[in-house]
Amino acid sequence: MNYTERLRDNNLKVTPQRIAILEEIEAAGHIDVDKLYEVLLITFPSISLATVYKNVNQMYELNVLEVIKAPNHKLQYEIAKEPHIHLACNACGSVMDMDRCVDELMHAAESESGYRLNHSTVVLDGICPSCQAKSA
Amino acid sequence: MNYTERLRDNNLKVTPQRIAILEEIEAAGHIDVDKLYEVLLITFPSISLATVYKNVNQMYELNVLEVIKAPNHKLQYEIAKEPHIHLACNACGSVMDMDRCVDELMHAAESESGYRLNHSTVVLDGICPSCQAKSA
DNA sequence: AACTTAAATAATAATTTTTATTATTTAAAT
DNA sequence: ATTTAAATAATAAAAATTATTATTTAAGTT
Repeated sequence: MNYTERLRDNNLKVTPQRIAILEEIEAAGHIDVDKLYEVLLITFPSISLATVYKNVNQMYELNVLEVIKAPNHKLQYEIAKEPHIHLACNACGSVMDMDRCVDELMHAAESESGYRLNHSTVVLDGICPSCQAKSA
Repeated sequence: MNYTERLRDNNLKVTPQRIAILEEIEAAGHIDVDKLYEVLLITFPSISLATVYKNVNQMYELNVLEVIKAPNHKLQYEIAKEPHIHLACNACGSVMDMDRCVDELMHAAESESGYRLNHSTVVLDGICPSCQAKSA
């Protein structure tokens, strides 16, 4: 994944802050704004929270980032990739990806509804295997 | 839909405010907290915004309400019913339900991941038929 | 390599959204 | 009717988000 290129493609200037934002989101997999701000502060002690919000929203609008709302969680951001499914654990709060195609679903929905769809958000939630083990 | 019963089943006292909250959400289909507060003010000029938040969150925890996060929209609440799919229009902001089963998807996800799933949030977004017509 | 310019950042401040606190009121059981 | 636990209204407080503006910087141009 080349962040520089990705930013250029979207007519965003390549700044160290933006590179770091993308790197941290990639490293975390899924992360919310304040946690992202926290880790960015380590390398950029003077970074502003407003900068984080502004960039995250901007990249979201440009489809560089995706947002997921899981029950009882804050909004989580991730690097945009192929449409896929999110599994969220209501016990530990973790979110994992499942690389399963949702195209059939979208196509079926399009033909039934007349909508022209271009985007999907699928979050399935319950208890993850490791939390199941703990409570057993 | 009997709201009195639904509240009793969840050990919530049946208050006029709660009935009204459920009625307004049902009437709207999907609504966010501040819009809900606005309409409630008409019949309850002294209702508190905190009351609306408290009840909505409470009912959400008890699975009486569902919440949906569509791109570029605030959190939308609806009366909980069978798991189904939400279609959101990015032009006019409307949200509609599609009564299509997501059980197969959940079962497939369960067996592939080991999660024990009990809940789904599916939002597909794009342009609705009437907005397509407008821009044509 | 210096120059220019539009855009990004930091530092606030302001706004909006959400939650907590407490006195008063009310649903519902006795 | 009386009692009691819970709900509400009215704040206040906290948390999350957005706006404003002076300063800095990326990146194109000479």
